[in-house]
Amino acid sequence: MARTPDSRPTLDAVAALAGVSKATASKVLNGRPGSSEATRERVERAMTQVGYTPLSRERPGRGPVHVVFDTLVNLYSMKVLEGLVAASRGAGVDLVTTVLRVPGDGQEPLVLDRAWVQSITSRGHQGVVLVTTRVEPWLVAACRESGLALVAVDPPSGPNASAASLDASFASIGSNHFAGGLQATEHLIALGHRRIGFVSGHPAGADERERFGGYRDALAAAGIVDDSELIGEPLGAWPVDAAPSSLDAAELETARLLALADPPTAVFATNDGAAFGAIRAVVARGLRVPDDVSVIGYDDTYSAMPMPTTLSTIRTPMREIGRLAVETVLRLASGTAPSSHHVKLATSLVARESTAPRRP
Amino acid sequence: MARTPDSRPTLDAVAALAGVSKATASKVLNGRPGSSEATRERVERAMTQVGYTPLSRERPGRGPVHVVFDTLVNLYSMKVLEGLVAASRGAGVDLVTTVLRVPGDGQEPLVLDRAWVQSITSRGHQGVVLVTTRVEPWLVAACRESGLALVAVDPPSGPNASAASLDASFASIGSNHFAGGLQATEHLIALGHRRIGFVSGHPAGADERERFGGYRDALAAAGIVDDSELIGEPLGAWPVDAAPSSLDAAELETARLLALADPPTAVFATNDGAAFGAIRAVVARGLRVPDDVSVIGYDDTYSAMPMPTTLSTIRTPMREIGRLAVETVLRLASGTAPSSHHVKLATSLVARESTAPRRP
DNA sequence: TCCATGTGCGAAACTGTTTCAATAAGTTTC
DNA sequence: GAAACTTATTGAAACAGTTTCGCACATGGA
Repeated sequence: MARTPDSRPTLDAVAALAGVSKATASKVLNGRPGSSEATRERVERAMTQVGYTPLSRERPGRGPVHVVFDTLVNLYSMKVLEGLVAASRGAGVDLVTTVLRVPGDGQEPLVLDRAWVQSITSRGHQGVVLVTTRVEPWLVAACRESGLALVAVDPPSGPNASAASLDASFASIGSNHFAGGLQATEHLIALGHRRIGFVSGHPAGADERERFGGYRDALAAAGIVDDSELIGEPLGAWPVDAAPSSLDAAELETARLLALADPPTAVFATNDGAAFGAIRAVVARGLRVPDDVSVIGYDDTYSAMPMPTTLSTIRTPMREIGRLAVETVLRLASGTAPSSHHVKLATSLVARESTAPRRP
Repeated sequence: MARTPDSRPTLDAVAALAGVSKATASKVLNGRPGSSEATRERVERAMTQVGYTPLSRERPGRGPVHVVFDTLVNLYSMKVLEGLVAASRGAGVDLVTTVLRVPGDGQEPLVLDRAWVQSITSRGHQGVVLVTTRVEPWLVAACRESGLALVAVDPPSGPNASAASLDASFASIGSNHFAGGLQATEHLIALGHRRIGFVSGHPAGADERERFGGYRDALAAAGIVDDSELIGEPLGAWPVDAAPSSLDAAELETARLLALADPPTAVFATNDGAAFGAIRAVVARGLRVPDDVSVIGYDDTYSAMPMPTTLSTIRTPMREIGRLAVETVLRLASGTAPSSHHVKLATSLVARESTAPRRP
């Protein structure tokens, strides 16, 4: 009865339900010290029960967007961040940036638990963008309950992805890895290559598998029988703790391919780091890129980087992904449904110096 | 008299002075519509007269820290950002990220004018960190007037730097470029090199000049007469619009040095991009790094990058700089003076594969 | 002159935060 | 074992600032 049915639930209503005072409820809401664990829990339960949303988010368009990166230090993150910044400035909202874990930092990593959702909700943030971070179903649920919009950018796709995808307050944005694999391979085929190696570097996740699918599809479409000899070691081959870096693994894989009786004239590496490993292996064998062996990478992670032979690669539209992420999260937060809850943007081929026509 | 002398001025006091109600004052404060121009002016005058500061910033440690990057897409920015993120998480404040200008973006760039200061002040942000962005004296003044803490990270040092440095609400954090230049050169000298080239890449700013100072000092200390032949082209040599990239310029400069009758056995490049250019020039001449020519860079901008020969370089403690920036801005905002208003952190030598003892 | 229309403004209601005194619960002292 | 003393928890009330809503007044037709 402290809550009139026509208006939204207030802190008073929450306090009444929890059997505490408004003051205590406020303290719990903001994580201020000075309340017992039991009380805190009671208040929190009451909050979710009446569906309390802090005033700050009730006023539309005000709160910031919160972005969480898995790691910052790579070109992918930076470019996505650029897109996020551009779009949030355009929309007139602040962009609050976090990273799960700063390498070499004493602090314990950020854990995305219910308390975290609670804390950013209470600070009035409109929504969350998770970049290359696994999205657990319970997190999706927690965000829905708290009325927090959630957008995942290029999440490592796990088996539970489909469970989460049903949620109306959740959306994901990524790129089409299958199409990317297809583009890369078709590019090599168009250059006249027929023996095309596939090198994955060791952490072959779902994305890599999709790219591999594109590779096989392109070969099949061109009428090239795929030769399992040309496919790098499966990732299981290395004991977990002794696993070499993606680059080193790719170097070893490529070295093996080059030692074949009928070696490949081109190599598709599923990421740019692996591509560097492949190039190393080629050079180590006394061959040249792209004269003897063409190498194509994936991600365009190092375009800003000065290097001897610039790398042909598949570019994912990182800035556009960032931009779209903010737009989507704002749309989710404001209640208007986004055009789609699961977007996969198209990749594009960037042909540079590391690929060339097969020598006759 | 609505204002008791012991407590801070409230909206009520402002309203009383302006001869309006609290409600009207609130509307003016937040730029809500529904007041005449005359009233708005009266209230604004009253606000500055009583020195009103919005409550949001009065509560210490609450509001976010606002960071403005010149550009995001380089390792320097990312590492600084990591430090900023880590420190602000440690302090429990949000970090709002912006970039002056996203390349290839339709939007007009962000301009740091008075209106901007006003807008972030009214949003309750505690302070601003400017990364590699020129700090104009009037901006320092505007921030002081608005009670906004301002910290500049590695500002392009201009002639007006000293004017701003007097301000109590301003601090700057950078690294010691002179010492860095010294370290780099001493490292080469310690490896037995005596003919040491200096290559700047074209945009030689004040920082580069300091590094150059360190170079000369190290040579002098070792009793090596510095040979002006070994110093790359001055930056003025290129017409502005046709200027090559730092990398290309460094490549050309280095090529000239190598063509000398008595060529250098080592090259100090003032940034890592230039170092790559230098390496290119060495390779193009059929020589090898580090066997024939040692190359040292500056900034450790590309450490994450896989490459054939890893680059020896001078590392600026970017993460620490970021961390310190947040700590300083919070300290300024809370009123406690930072230990120093102008900090220069020490650089460190990272010896990797691109430098080696001079061949006998 | 009289009524519609609209604008500016403030009283009061509201929301959420902070202060501070009362109370409860545990600890130490004698 | 009781009294004195901490320490933690809590809510009543004071507070800051925002929003609602209706009043007052000007303006402009009829």
